[in-house]
Amino acid sequence: MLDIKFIRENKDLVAMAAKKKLIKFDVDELIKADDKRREKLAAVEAKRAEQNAASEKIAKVETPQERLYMIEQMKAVKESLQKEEEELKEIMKEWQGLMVQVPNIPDVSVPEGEDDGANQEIRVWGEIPKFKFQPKSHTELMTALDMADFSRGTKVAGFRGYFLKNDGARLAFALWQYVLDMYVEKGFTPMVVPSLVRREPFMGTGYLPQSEEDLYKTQDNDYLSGTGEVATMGYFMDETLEKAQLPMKFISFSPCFRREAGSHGKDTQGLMRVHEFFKLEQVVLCEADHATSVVFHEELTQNAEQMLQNLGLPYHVVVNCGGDLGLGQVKKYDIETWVPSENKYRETHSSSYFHDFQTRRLNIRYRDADGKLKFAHSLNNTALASPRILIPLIENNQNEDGSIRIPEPLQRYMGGRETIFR
RNA sequence: GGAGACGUGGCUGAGUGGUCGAAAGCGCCGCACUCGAAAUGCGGUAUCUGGGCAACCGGAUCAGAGGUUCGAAUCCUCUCGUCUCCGCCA
Repeated sequence: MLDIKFIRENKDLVAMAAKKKLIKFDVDELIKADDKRREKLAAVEAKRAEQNAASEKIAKVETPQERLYMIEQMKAVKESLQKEEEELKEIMKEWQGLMVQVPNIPDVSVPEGEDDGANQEIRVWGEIPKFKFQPKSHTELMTALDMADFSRGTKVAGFRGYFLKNDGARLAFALWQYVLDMYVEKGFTPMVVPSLVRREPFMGTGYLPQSEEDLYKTQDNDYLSGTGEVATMGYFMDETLEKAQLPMKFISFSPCFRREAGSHGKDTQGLMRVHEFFKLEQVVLCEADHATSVVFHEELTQNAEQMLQNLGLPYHVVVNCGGDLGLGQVKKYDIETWVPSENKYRETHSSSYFHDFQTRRLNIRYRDADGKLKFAHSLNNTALASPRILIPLIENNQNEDGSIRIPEPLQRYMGGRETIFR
């Protein structure tokens, strides 16, 4: 959400933002609704002032006759006030409905473009492995080594279901442990956060109302979160922080659930796109300053890159184009890791910053040095999404005989072994 | 799942229909006293919002949403949350 004052003063900027993000949004409609809101609010407040003044008088009046007379008079005022309040309520509803659709302004450095095809590569790391044999897919490799079971996965859990077994399961735990350790060392606060989350944090983070169809909903009207970001941001909802507490960095672990409603035909095999997975997510709250946000954005991206480098996985970083940005994102980098069986990079991390878009919706403020309350800035990036990360990890480290080299940092979590083989 | 109690400012806690944005205490800030500190005394200490250069004036907020009333922290309904007892349970 943006400040309505800001929107009024920068309506061209907001219109451009919507255009760049390919989001259908009519600023003029909002301004009109806001004009109506302001006018009605002023009228209602004037009436309330009248009523308050009269009530005060009634309380002081001595004679019962006078009292009854004044009460009789106020009944008329009350009636017209109620009518106006009713109208105001309607106007507010329309206004709020529009306000939650206002896109955040993308950074000038965000390239124009419709979809991920227009994302621009900004960095490449690592050598793409040249196999002297036809590299196998992670599905083949893992099935052959009994690290995963996809047919029983679908038998039990339905479409996109999977089991991790044996070294597949161990490798997942090794990665969680390794990555958690790495972030704790960097000063991140580790958390295990809820996935079953109420509506408000989803509204606050910007997943609702826009992406309702991508979320699982329970019979109690809670939702299953697709990322630990939702609960982690919700943690400080409606709270006022001290400036000295900032920045705060969290590494949040949670199961993640995604309906993948809009991607039925895509990645139907294997671990690429599953309904249920686990994620360690980096979340940062920092002071309300663009330059600070930018510094942390680079830092969060760097953290993820460092992990990939330590594991020896080739990747590149792309800056996402306007059309590939979410409603609240100012700028986003995707890190895509090399997947040999597809002969291309696939997204494993997504790093973005929001300025105060989320914190305004969530009402997360802090007291600045001058005593003023400000909405904090928020950022997040994947630290590790598992099992998706197993795809590049396994495929890039495969040997001709179908065995898998275990990257050095993970070996201590895998019983000191260097290789997974039959 | 059943029965009951409760939700007030940074904290403790008073307030059961009108002068209550809210007593008192604690905390915090300023001033006085002091060489300094403690103690003491005096004063100040919520947020959002509309108008105004400002002083200031108006509106809203006592978990949240509705309702009754000329008037609600106070009465009624629902929701959320906390606590106690019983039941169930990894």
